[in-house]
Amino acid sequence: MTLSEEDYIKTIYHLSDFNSKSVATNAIAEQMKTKPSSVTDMVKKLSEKSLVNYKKYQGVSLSEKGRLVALSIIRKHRLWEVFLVDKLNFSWDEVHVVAEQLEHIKSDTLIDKLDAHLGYPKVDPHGDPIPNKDGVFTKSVKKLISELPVGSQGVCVGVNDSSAAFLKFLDKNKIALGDTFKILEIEEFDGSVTISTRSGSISISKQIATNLFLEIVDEE
Amino acid sequence: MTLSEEDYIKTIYHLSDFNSKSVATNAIAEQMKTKPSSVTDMVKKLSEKSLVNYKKYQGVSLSEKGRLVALSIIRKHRLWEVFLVDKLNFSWDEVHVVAEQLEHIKSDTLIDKLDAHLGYPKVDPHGDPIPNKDGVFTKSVKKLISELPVGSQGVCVGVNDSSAAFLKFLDKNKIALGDTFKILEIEEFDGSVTISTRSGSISISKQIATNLFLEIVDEE
DNA sequence: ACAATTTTTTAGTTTTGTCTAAAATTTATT
DNA sequence: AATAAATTTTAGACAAAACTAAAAAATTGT
Repeated sequence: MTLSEEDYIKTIYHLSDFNSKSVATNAIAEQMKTKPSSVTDMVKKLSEKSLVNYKKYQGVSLSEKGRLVALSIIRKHRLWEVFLVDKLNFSWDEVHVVAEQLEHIKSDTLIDKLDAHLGYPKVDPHGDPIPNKDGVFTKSVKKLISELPVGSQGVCVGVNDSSAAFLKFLDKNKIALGDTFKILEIEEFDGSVTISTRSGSISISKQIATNLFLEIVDEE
Repeated sequence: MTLSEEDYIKTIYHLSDFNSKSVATNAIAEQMKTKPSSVTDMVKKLSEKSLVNYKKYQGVSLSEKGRLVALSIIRKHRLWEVFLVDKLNFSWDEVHVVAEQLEHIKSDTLIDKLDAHLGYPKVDPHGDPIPNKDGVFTKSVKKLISELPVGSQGVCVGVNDSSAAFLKFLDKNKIALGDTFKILEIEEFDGSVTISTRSGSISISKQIATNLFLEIVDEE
């Protein structure tokens, strides 16, 4: 597989909503910052290799073979992201560009050993699940803390309110994107939530809880 | 710089004996398993970018700019080799192919952080020196243990005698390629040498000492 | 239903890096 | 020094992956 082919497969996978839904030529072109005609050419090539199902004017979908290729690239991407953050102290938001290059390195042994070195992580620094060698992975959902039951655990991936005041509050309480939180207790009386962080547990008001998104990985 | 350009620069550097000596078109073609005509084409391109000095029929040499590019690729290659051996438990002889891919990843930050993570190593697992960010590096020489004075230190990189009996002896004494040894004492009487290894110090006969090569890095 | 618009494909080029075959230059031999 | 041999370059072509412009098919609006 060439680098370019891998990028197409990955894009088709993402646009098809992690599914085998049919994707439009134009959508691929826009996503990859290329022209629709280039997409048609490549899609024909991928179809020859039976990585995608393609009928003229009807869009493309990944074949099972293509889906497995996509998952193997995503596995590599996410493992490298964990490496960059956990081992090299990259910050949460710097890793994507570098991982986009590293994901194309071809060596099964390398990925196996990297996985072991990282302690077989289940999710990447953004909270997204890491597929295993066979392409099996747990789906994840993005939910507000206020929508979650006691015991849930996830990675903080976003805010609803991005006012300076709110961000200041997060900073003061050592809450940062990429941190993992667990919901310990929900107070019936005022809806405040106690969550555990790396630096101990804190209580946040209902208002805060309705402004913080966690990425939750379903249990297997 | 494209992947292919980087490979040419690296090959020219190696063929010019880590120097700026002029290299023949045919030699490059043979090394890169390509045709002389392809080499001529690429060399013209590198000359346009003033990475090499080139005059028709007179061979190529790296310019100062080209030499720095070569050293930066070698730096990356060797740092990744250290990573693969020290952190991922690759064996000494498996790392080259993977490092050939990793050396092309483009990110200065990545290499800085990798260097720090590895503890700023001076040599790779083969005993070859790692250039610093500015392309400065210590030259290394390959010598028999019997040729070295007390106090020398180096990485075991080869054997003279590859008989089964000799290899068995090495195995029994836990001497492996890639290990670092220091010469502690040389016995005047019989020329036997005491060396320190990871698992303690051992004494080896003169005969053994004339069959083991160490890669020695000059002191700065 | 049919014209207008949008989407997708085709046809013909371009660029990068390679190749083959032939020409030019250098090196070696006698 | 002249010719043979080896090396290197040129010229022309090709495959991959992109592009532009134009044609074809599908979708939308009335």
